[in-house]
Amino acid sequence: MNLSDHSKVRDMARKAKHDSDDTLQKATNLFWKQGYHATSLKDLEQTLDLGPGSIYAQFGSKAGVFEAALKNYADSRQAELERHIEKSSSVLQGLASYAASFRTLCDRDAPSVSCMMMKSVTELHATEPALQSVASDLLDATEAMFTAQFVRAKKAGELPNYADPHFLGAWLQSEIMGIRTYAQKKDTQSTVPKLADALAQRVLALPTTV
Amino acid sequence: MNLSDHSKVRDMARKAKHDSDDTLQKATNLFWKQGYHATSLKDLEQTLDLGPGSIYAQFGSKAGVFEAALKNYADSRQAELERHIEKSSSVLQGLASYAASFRTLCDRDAPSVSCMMMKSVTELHATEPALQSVASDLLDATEAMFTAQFVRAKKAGELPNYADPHFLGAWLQSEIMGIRTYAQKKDTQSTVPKLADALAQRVLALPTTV
DNA sequence: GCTCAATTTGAGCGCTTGCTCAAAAATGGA
DNA sequence: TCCATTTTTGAGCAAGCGCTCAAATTGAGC
Repeated sequence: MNLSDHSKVRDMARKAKHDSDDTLQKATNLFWKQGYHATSLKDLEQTLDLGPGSIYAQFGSKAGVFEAALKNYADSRQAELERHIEKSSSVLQGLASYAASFRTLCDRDAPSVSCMMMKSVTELHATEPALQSVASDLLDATEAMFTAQFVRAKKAGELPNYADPHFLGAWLQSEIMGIRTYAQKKDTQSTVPKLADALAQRVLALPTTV
Repeated sequence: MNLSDHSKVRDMARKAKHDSDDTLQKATNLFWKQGYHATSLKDLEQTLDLGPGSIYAQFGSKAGVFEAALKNYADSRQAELERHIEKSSSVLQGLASYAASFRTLCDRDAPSVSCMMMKSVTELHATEPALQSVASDLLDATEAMFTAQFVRAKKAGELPNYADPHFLGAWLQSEIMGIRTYAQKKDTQSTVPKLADALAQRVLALPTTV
């Protein structure tokens, strides 16, 4: 059983021109940058270098591409958080390191300074409830990862007994959302690092201020 | 000189069918709810009860309607902040009262739980730079109001000398953005009030923690 | 080299988009 | 009453939308 075989394919008649991971990543970056409504199928065709037929064969609809892209995005974000946790000696230090990583938000050349899940949950609230729900669930999964870390911190004695991991998870997610939205304004390169540092400091100070 | 006369009109030949303040408010609510790209001119025609010709005579373009709506929205938000400041005995208490007002974010039946300026600055970043810039400037004006209040608080001795009003203004705006974005997720009615309370507490604690 | 299923292609469908403009309707002032 | 002026109307344009599907293209297995 190969890691990357397409198990349903019995006779490989023609291998896909485009690696499908690469296609999904391109779609993710485009939707992340432009949002759902501002991205047309023509945009997708050009970016993915694929005809409309191929796109519909793979994803079924524009909404289908978007949903796959959202999940792909959420996966990489969760992997990123795990990296910060793993390389840190204590739980709170891992979370603080993650918070501090938003110092560089304005310098990165990512498709958007904001988070794709955040953007989607806001953009699609009134017009695309099904997709909005997917984005909301993925954000909840991310919040659950924060919460799980605060539970670990409590068990490790890094936080007092009365600390509420669920509240802290929600709080941390809200703080990060705030910084990322603030960073969408013009000329925030000098302020955003200060906000990220302040957040990292507050995470480290939780043992005495929670 | 009447407060509400249209000074350029010499001979009033036919009075506008629709009060133009009401029209603008309807447009604001629609764009606030749905965003720029998801709102079509047909939507506007139906909501404003106006033909396309009337809309173009008043606003020039869809972008023109949106810009007017944004400015109208920013005006009411700033008036709201001023109300909280005026009715409070101290500056920090006014800001804390404003922060605490987001407790009820999920209960209100506003067009969106999020802020129209925030939504716009995020949605339009890649696709409509001119409108994004307008939204960014309006957010900066709001931040400047926060900063001005922190300056007042310093002068009134509510904050220590080393407090940085510019940072605090940015920080408060970022905090509010975080709560409002978090509130866009499903089922956050129980958490949002806690986040708003915690923010209000932190504002009141600034004298000793800044 | 042929077979044949998987994949790609792209013309084009019905519909919607943002927008225009000439004609109609409305009303204060003469 | 009728003029002058403004506002409303709405048919309709060119372009773009999401999407379909029959035909062409590809390449691994025989």
